[in-house]
Amino acid sequence: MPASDAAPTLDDVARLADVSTATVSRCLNDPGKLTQTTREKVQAAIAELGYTPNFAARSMAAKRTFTIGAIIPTMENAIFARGLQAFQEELDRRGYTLLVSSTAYRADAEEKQIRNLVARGADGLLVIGHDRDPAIYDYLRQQRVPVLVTWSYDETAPAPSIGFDNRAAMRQFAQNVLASGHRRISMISSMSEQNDRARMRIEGVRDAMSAHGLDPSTLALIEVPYTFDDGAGAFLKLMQQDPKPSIVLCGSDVLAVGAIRGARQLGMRVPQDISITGFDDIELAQVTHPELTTVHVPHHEMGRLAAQELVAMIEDKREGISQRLDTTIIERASVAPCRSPTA
Amino acid sequence: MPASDAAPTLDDVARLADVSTATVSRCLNDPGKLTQTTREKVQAAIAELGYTPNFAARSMAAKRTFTIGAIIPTMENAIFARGLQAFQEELDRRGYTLLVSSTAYRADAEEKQIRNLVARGADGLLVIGHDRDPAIYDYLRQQRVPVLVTWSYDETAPAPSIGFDNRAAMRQFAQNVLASGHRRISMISSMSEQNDRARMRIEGVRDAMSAHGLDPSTLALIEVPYTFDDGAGAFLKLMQQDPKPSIVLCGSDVLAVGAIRGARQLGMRVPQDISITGFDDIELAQVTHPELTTVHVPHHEMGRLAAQELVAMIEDKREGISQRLDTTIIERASVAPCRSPTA
DNA sequence: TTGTAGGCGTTATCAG
DNA sequence: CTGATAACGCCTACAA
Repeated sequence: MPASDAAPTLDDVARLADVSTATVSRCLNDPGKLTQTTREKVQAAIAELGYTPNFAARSMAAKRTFTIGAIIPTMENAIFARGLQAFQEELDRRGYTLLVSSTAYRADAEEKQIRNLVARGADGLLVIGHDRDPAIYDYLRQQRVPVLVTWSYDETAPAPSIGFDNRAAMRQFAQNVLASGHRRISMISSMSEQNDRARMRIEGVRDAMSAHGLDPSTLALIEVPYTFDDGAGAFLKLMQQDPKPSIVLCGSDVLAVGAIRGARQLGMRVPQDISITGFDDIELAQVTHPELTTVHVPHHEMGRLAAQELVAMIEDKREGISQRLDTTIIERASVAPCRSPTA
Repeated sequence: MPASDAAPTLDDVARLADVSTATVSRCLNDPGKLTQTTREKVQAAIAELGYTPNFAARSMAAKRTFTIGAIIPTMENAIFARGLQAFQEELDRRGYTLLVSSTAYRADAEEKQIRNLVARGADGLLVIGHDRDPAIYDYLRQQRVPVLVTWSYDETAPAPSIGFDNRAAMRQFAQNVLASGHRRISMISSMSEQNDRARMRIEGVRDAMSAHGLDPSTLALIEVPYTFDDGAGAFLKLMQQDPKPSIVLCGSDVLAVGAIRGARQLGMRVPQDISITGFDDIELAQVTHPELTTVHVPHHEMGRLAAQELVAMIEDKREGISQRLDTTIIERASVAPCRSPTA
């Protein structure tokens, strides 16, 4: 068979199969509408030519792309990987394909990515957390592209969300810690500006402190970006304070693992000399030594449900319905009860 | 301003600015060709309408998308993240945007993704390693889509590559290990089928054994997928063999970290009771305990150079030029010299 | 069940 | 420097 000079088109297939382009199109999108004979004829032609539909043309004509965009803060660590994987699998099952882009936690980058994804015809968008310029939500509404928020749950927010209550999760976790005797509490968080997850987790710790009669404003808090190194650096800084903390609550497992490394650098034993906790419960939490006491997030379920909901919003043309998932506390080996609770 | 009912088009902008659509198009793609007056008029209209060009229409007319696709085996761990980040940054600088998709190390998934990316009009493709059905290369050639291979270097392969010599890197590493007295060598590798990096690393170890007068067929080798758990499981299995190995060479850092966890489960100390090594030198290698002795891969440079070369292939319409990068051995704390070299 | 034909939003060629 | 206008490849009423 002579290799044609360019990519074959619907026309080529139609000619080879001796049918109209409409028939070929139907064979692709709604095969049930064809006689078995013609269907087979067309399929044979498609196979012979190695035809693949041109995406741009298709989405232009149909005004549908069957692709969904997801904008995440980073792919540098595994935090979002697991959930995204589940999201992707569910999407696949429903005939959608996923486009991911990451923002390095920068709000302006996010806006750019959102516009880009919309211009590319994404049928729907998944974003992380609620915090962003309200104008973005207006834009999306005007463009009629549905958005779903994940990793956060907030009924009062402008967009529907499938996630968990970061504040409550962290509050409960911190209460446990306080109950085990710790009083000199400190925290390493991701940058909380434009990041409701980080902010809510901090608030959760403060809530717990208040509940235990501690002044929440005394919380020793350091905000850093999101790498191991950031966690280690913050830990070192925290250990320079005078009454050293007895526990360091970290806003994420990645930061916590960094903190553990920091402790090792200082020759401190975890948890004997200092307790350290994480958040997210990614795989890493179990390979680090000691294994991390952390808050488990239902990554997989969150991703799957988000996919289902977003597809429903698109196909049924309806508003999204928020859903709140539960987190659980996972006690492993990085926390010890505090023996000398006084500062 | 009344919110229009749908996304504004070139036509809307043209009408508002009182020029032709051609002029608006030029204003977007080659502003230098316009009078300052008209340019400003058009830009004002664009701003007022909040106009964003429709991607499908644009790529259909221009037969160019300024997007590049990358297909990687997994985003579940950080192995490809760093290089991809650099790839993306360089692409950005040159006005291209990146589309990533992952295959979970499955060859059939890869083929599907490649076709998908081509159908979406990717101007070029980045793939990992050389191993794949030759028909794919034919398809890509026929579609006139340039491909560049990375993470592997092989001049004789059907596609140009910017990477390193996995076999030589591992050979040299293993020779070091042998020189330090180890004889009972074992290895945990990723599945080597359809994965030249894994295969070449195994061969590298065998090369080194031969060079030291050892029978390469005696290498205790276990192939597993790519997660921490896989590494841990393989380690456990390896330790059941009778003369226990004195060192476990892992095909990746992730596997090595899993192996370290396996050792801990067995109450073995690393490196006193057993040495363990990695490959890739991802961040993880420095947060694990003990820190991992491993092979450093120039992730960042590889990504950057790959972007440059791929863009050059696209814009200059020329064949790709392969480039071989160097790896280096990083000695950290997970290896101890062997005191009882005899089996 | 199948074919005809118009249109989707841009770019690019060619005049003016 | 600017304006018509013909593609680009496919979908989808509408008609037969």
